[in-house]
Amino acid sequence: MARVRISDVAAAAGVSVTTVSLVLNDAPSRISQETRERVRAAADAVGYAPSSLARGLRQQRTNTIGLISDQIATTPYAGRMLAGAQDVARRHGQLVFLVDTEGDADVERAAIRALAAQQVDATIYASMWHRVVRVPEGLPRDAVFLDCTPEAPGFRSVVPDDRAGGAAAARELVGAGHRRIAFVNTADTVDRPIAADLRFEGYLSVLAEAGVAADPALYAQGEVSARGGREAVSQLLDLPDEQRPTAIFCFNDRMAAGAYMAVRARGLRIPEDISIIGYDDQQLIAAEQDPPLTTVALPHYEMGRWAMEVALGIRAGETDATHQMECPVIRRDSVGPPPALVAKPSRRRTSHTERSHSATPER
Amino acid sequence: MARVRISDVAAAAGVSVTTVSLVLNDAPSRISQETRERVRAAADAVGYAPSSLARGLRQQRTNTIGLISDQIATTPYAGRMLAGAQDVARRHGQLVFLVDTEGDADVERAAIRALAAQQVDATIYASMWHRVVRVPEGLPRDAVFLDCTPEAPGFRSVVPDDRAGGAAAARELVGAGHRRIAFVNTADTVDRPIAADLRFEGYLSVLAEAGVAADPALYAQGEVSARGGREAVSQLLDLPDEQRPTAIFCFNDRMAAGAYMAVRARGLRIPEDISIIGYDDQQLIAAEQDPPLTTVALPHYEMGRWAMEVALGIRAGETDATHQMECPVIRRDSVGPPPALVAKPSRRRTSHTERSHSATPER
DNA sequence: CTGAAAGCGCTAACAA
DNA sequence: TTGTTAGCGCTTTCAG
Repeated sequence: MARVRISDVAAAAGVSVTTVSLVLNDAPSRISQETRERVRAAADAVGYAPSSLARGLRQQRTNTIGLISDQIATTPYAGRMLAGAQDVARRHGQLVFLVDTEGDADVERAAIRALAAQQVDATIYASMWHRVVRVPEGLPRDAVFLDCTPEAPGFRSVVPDDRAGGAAAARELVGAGHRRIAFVNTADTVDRPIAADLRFEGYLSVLAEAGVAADPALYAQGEVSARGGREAVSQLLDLPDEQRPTAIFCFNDRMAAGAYMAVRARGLRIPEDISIIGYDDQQLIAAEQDPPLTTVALPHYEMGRWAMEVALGIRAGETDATHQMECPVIRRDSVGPPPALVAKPSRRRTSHTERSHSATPER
Repeated sequence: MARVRISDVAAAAGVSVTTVSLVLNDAPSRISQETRERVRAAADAVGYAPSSLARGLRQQRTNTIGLISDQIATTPYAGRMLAGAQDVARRHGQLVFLVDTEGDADVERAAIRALAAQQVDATIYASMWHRVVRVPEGLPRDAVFLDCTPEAPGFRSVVPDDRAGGAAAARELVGAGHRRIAFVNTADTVDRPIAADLRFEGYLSVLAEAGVAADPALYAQGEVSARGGREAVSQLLDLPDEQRPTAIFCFNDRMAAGAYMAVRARGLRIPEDISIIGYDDQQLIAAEQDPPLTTVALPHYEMGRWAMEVALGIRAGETDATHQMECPVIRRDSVGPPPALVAKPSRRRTSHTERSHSATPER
């Protein structure tokens, strides 16, 4: 069966198409109440659904947003960004085109062209982790960058405030009384997450604030994984007692999970013997550790919302070029006061080699 | 500046719009090579980009697919489904509208209407976990269900073959020599994942095949989380030695992570003392356990691909109503042969209450 | 208070 | 081998 058009409604209601259009769009006009009702009834009766295509063509406005992302949900929590963006789009009657480029420049170019061809009203360019991105050629000037900062100036963007987040994490530890606070960073050098340096800076600033000198021995690096975290923390725990950290700030939750392993392998307890704080608040990791991991949350949902809101022209005022979003500390059970200095339990092993199943009691 | 239209190209090239259309669409026609080149050059010169809107309106075909999902990336790995779908769409020049309904029926209705108004060429209805869904009113008859089975018949759908997956997991354990194999299931009753029963059935069938009687004492339940898994497994480990399982099949990786905790708390080793197998292959959990968890993968990416392929009319032949997709076993290091029956190390505690920091050696 | 008609940008039938 | 023209379904001036 053929599509039912506005003219069918008009015929059914015994009016012109103009009238139907006016009525159904609630356009300001002097159409009688009686006619309005007749039109609406007719529309219902024939099952009329206006064509967005025709309307878009006519109005040159499609109520459609393009969202280009480099990697969809490679990082699991990043789906929250989509959800945030999706959410406000929906509430404003917008539909979103999602294009995943897999980081391929050709695909990206094609995507930009395709979205332009669709005459999307706005474009969002999202990265699945906070970094600096090259501005793809052809991207509309009013595109909004989500979870990344464009190399070129003049674009609007929203990113997590990783510096403040790093500071908040460190403050959490300092506030609990710690002085020997280690920082376990990612060792990534290529395509390095700028979050790495920002979080470290935040950490340093808080140490300075608190008047504690940063001890280079308390800085370790590893690959971003539980293994990497375990190895890095293991080294830290090899330090002589008086230098050993009483708290460790890990670049992210995956590394923190590795920290747990290393700590457990020594027979130390969290947080009694050592406090751990992570970053990212990955539900599947942080909340499920034993004890649950205190960490800093990345405001993915909120960033997604923000990006869509500026893309849609809500939030017109506060359009500073780049918006930093707060990363709140999520308090769980892995941070406590440092062990009393008097009792120096030296339960830890001296061996450098960890066995995998080291939870097994020593004998 | 106004949009450049096909007529602009025609004027620039000194030909008619028909010619331009024919050339740029590579339509079979007898246009001279010379003209073709002139047209293409002109198109480039004026920076022409055809309007998908106008074309869609004219052809009644939009090259656009609607993808409705209940919860976007609440379950992290589910993003892989989107990636799969996205991927084949892109390769076929299709753009996808993603709408997330958050499980709200009103939103769903609105989404269906909006997609119809956009005249999408096909619709995919995705659930973020395998279950039976009510068919939303107004959904096109040719919609494809992704990771869910519609209540009503007559629709095409793709789901993981959880029964075979459960069997594969059990077979992995039986093959390693185990006979006392526990099954730790989800205790969910509302909106119960049908995977729960299917995996259990697969497990039972393999036990039967192998001639081992299913021991009701080796069935445990818990909430789907590390905690739930830990509690359930903890009970299992309380069984008398001769009844205690030598291997445990957990409903999913999260529960398996809990199993690790419970096992460690007893001072037992994986896989030397007890083998564990999970389900889902959640990277952040399975691959990062110590030792890495052997598990069964959910073929999310492949299901996404499949759904999009049937939606696009590729795979016309094999359109059985519901397609089951294989769940392959991912071998890592948590499965080994059962401990030799002669040496019965009874290291485990007898207390029922586990302390959180039980990795600490007993003293 | 309501209707006629132009036109958004394109494709496809038909003409030349 | 190429051009003319109708029309996809809608909104929106402009007339009545």
